[in-house]
Amino acid sequence: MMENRHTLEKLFELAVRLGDEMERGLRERRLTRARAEVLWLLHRGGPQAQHALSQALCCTPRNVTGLVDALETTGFVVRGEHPTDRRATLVSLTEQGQSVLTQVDADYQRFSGGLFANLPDADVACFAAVLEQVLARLSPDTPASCAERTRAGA
Amino acid sequence: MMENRHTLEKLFELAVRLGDEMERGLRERRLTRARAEVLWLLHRGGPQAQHALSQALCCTPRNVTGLVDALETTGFVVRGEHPTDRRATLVSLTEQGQSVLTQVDADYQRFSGGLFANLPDADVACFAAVLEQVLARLSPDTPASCAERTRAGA
DNA sequence: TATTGTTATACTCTATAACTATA
DNA sequence: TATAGTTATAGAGTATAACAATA
Repeated sequence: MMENRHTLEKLFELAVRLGDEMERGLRERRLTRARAEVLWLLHRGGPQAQHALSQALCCTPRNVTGLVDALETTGFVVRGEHPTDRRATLVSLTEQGQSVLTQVDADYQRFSGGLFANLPDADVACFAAVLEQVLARLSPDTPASCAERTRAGA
Repeated sequence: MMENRHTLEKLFELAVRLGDEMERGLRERRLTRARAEVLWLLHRGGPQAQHALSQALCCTPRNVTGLVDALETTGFVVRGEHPTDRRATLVSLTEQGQSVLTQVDADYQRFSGGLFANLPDADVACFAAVLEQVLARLSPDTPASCAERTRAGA
């Protein structure tokens, strides 16, 4: 089907544009997409050890070290002692981290609200339904624990 | 609207999964997304100077130098003399480059065909329509010349 | 004087491997 | 023996700045 190919191309195009849009907002707040993902995980899961972040982000422990280093340097997170495991590091949001996340969240909320504004509800519902179907079709080979890295940092 | 936010998150999730899927195929053929984009441009536009690639990819000339270096090393493209401008380099696909592109194209065709298979035509049409609408809503601030980098390398 | 592509340098994300401290 | 996180090293993509050759 030629139309399917065209639709897939448009889907990629939209994804790239939306990603760029998100990234622009993050950059203003001195964040990157990968670092923002870490903040989201900490926001939703509370203080965590790095290995937990590593699993949620589907990346290597070494990668987490780098991201946490950067976030610590810029003041968004702090490393602390793990209460029960002295090997582990407990990563927590600072007040600044919490604050910037609140702003990013508001941006995201505003953006998603405007994106589908003025479109018929039925169309948006249909769009969302196809989205779910196609996603379900791809899901089997992707571990659920890696779901976090799909939000484009917001 | 909370649902809009959820839909946007799903959209990002789908984009990431599809991108990963595409990238897997590229990696098997010793290509990356960025390099595959260069091959597509050469396929569709014929032999070109690097500054043309730079504009189409929305990246710096330096970046193109790196990509073309890598593609030349791996045998997918060759640098040649520009017929009229001795400052410029003419980048062309090799036979190997042409061949791998044909394979990637076939992958993409097959993949896009399967993605929406068994879904009601009306739903797919509605999906595509919303896609276009949302894209049009974002388009103004993105230069048309940068459209190429949106195909996820395929 | 402007453009084309390069070298030099740097930053970000990512990965593997070897190692230390702890479990 | 296995796990948590580090250092060491590497590769990919991206960027700015300075520079050479050419227009």
